[in-house]
Amino acid sequence: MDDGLDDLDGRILYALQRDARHTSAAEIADEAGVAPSTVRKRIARLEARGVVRGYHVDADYQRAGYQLHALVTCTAPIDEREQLVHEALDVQGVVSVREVMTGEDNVRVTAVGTDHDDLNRIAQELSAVGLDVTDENLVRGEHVRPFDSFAHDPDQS
Amino acid sequence: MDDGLDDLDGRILYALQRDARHTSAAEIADEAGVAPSTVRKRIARLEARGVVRGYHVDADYQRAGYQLHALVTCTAPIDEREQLVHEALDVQGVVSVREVMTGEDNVRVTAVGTDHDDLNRIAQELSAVGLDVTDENLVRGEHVRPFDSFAHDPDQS
DNA sequence: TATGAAAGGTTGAACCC
DNA sequence: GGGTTCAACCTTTCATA
Repeated sequence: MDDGLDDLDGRILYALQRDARHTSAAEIADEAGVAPSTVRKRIARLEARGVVRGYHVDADYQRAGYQLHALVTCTAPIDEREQLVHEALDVQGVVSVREVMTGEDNVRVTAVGTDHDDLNRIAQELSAVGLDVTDENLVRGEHVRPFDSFAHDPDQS
Repeated sequence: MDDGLDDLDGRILYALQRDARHTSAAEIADEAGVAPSTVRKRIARLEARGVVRGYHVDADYQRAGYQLHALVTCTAPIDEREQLVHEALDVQGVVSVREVMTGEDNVRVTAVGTDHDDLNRIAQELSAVGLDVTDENLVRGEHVRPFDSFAHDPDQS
């Protein structure tokens, strides 16, 4: 499984990061000056290599009725961490889990809930799983940016 | 702009969270027992309301050659925060910025870089913007989960 | 690995209930 | 709100260099 992404791969990733649903292979191909089928094959390869793990909608949970977006900071013993992380993903309301390499707080959970009780439930379930919940913070706003280091110069072919 | 998502909206969001690129409106419509155009209209409405902010590829930065994925913890004065957050988004390598409501560390930045020097650059640029960088941690792995509280029961119409 | 062509599926828009 | 139709577009598959 050789890696090493070239310019075309970069352009594809950049385009898909901006809009993964409404960007067709043909559009990317036009900008890059290659055939649409070439772009499709590259996308398939990126998926097969695991560079592309999936495509997700970026939903505003606040507007979706889930008013509370929280960051839960946890600590897990290193030897159990991998297991605990997977169990944490099954807790209702959890949307992402990150394993942090350095520091005490080595697991960071993002979750959304309908109200404060719901967040309490999530924290309790994480504790029940075996994670030591050390802190919990509400998120006011989240801003995502398409990672554009892939694109060498978006406005030129 | 009235909110309140019904069952169909929930199904749509759930489907798009699982795979925003390869899930057609017709597929969702089949499962929900409505016409494809109804689903398309709902999607358009969710986008117009701002519930759906966009669709992004979930890329494994490690495999993409950006070996270092970091969480940068920052502090910003409340009255400047909004402005600083937007400037932080323009720093090369930054992929997301969260505004945290509670606690000292009220801005959490996620960034990816090619090497340690690159991460140092990012931290320096965030400082230059005016953010007080209080901590920086490397991420070993990130796991995202489709938020399934929308789906009442995926295997039944 | 990139390209081209035919078949089948998907989308968006206009129109009706 | 939801549904139908249709032209334009996209993707899939296969064959080709």
